[in-house]
Amino acid sequence: MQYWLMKSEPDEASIDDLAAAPGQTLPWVGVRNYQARNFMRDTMQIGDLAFFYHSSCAQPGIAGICSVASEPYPDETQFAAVNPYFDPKSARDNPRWWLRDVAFECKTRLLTLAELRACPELAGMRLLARGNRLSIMPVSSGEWQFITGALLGLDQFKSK
DNA sequence: GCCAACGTTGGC
DNA sequence: GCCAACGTTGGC
Repeated sequence: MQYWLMKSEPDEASIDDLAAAPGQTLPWVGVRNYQARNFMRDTMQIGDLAFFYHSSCAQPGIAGICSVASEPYPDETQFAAVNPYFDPKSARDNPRWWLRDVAFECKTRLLTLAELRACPELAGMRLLARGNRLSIMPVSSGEWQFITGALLGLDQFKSK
């Protein structure tokens, strides 16, 4: 059981989109970074919890919580030439990009990046590291407990 | 729209 | 295997 943070541009897929999806589940398409892919393909386990983070928008921050809901499988968007996520170097018999389904757990108040930065307890958070661009990253259990507990008051998500 | 920081590519 | 050039991310 591990905790994660997953970034999504709300224009593409927001926490509301996830809540409104069939079965409240969406495939996490579009990851084209090897480190993020490896986390998703190799390290995640079904049932892991993740902060759903809105990036590249007016108010970046944590907007909700989701969970890992499937085993890894190839990201279909890499094969579609008309798709912005198309990767001409990926072959069907040896897919380069893998994803998981994620399931909606809850929406939270928007916990802004500025607010996260202001917490000394989170100084070591990978999200806040200088120059960080990773779209999927682990969250330590201490960081998870602090954010869900002290900042969000969501005791049901602590120590799960 | 700017730009710093980063990851990837490709020539050598 | 180095590293310069390039493209992308993402906050502001």
